[in-house]
Amino acid sequence: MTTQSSLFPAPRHDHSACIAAGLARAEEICQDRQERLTENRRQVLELLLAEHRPAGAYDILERFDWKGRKPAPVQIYRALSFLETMGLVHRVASQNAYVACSSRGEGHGTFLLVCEQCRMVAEPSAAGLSRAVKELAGNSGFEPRALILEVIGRCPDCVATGDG
Amino acid sequence: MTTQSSLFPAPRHDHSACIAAGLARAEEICQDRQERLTENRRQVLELLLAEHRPAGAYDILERFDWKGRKPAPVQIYRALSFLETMGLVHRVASQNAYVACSSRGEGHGTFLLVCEQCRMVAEPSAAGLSRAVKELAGNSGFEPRALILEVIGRCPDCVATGDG
DNA sequence: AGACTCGTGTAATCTTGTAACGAATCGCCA
DNA sequence: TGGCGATTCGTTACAAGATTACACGAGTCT
Repeated sequence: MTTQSSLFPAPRHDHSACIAAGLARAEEICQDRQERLTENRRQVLELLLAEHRPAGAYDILERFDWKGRKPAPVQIYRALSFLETMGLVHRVASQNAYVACSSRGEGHGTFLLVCEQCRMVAEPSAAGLSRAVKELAGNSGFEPRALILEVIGRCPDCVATGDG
Repeated sequence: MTTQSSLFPAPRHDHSACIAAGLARAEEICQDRQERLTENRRQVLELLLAEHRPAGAYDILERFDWKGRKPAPVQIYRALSFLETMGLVHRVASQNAYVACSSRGEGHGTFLLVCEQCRMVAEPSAAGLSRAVKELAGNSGFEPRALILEVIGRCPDCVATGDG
């Protein structure tokens, strides 16, 4: 096996740093666009940032701590769709789930590597790929607007660890 | 604009030919693999072949004519998952829907062009692309197994026709 | 204050997808 | 041709995912 870019976070890395960075980025983006990162939205994002795995809306709902009570599903969906618009989370179409965006760069399409075993998600920088795909589509007269690209498989750690 | 390959079926083409061809192909594949194309499975496939648009499981259920009665959802799902295994239909992850496979060639990944306007679906031959994507993923140590690639946009006909 | 916009809270409902289990059917072989 | 094992079917019930509708409230312009 040759050199591998570190797309996937190390099995034990400093999550709190990820979360802090993600939240900081969110603040920044919202400020830029004159949008409000309300408590609801912030908490949903935080819950997603806490893992690098996709979580279903109802998973988020479960974990949501709102002065002891749980909010209704619709509140989660509202926050999710806001965050998606801001580019802070991605919908994982193949799993009806959502994952916090880990890529800082702009222009990354939604190109996700989804581990079947541990469900970890990475986002390769795919600006070039996305362009190529859109061109390919465009050659047919198709007018591409959005790209959903998900690769299902096993992440390096799972491959190394075992044979589930 | 330059020459366009005819990925999308002409607005008015001979559907019955598509259906016949699709069913014939299904018979063939099932025979090869020693699988049974039962009445259930056959009818689900036929309903999907009747359009080049994705249909939800419950849409199929609605149209399903089973001696005057309607079967339960689970029957549709069973047929769909069988057909998917045989490579005869694809799941359109972004829409929780299913579409009959129109590509005769082997080795096409799931690379779908989905029109937002008329919902027509085409499958570009993407063997090369699929390889490239998998390599890109593989460089990170990720072990790719399946690829979900969907481009959302507008098909040539919708682009020409108008501005929905 | 009054009008406007955006976000919140709540309830109800709809859509999509599975689990479980026994009955029916098919292919095979003695 | 009768029996056996493996699929497939039919049914019920339920879990999971997502949306609609509507009234309230907090901010912000004028």
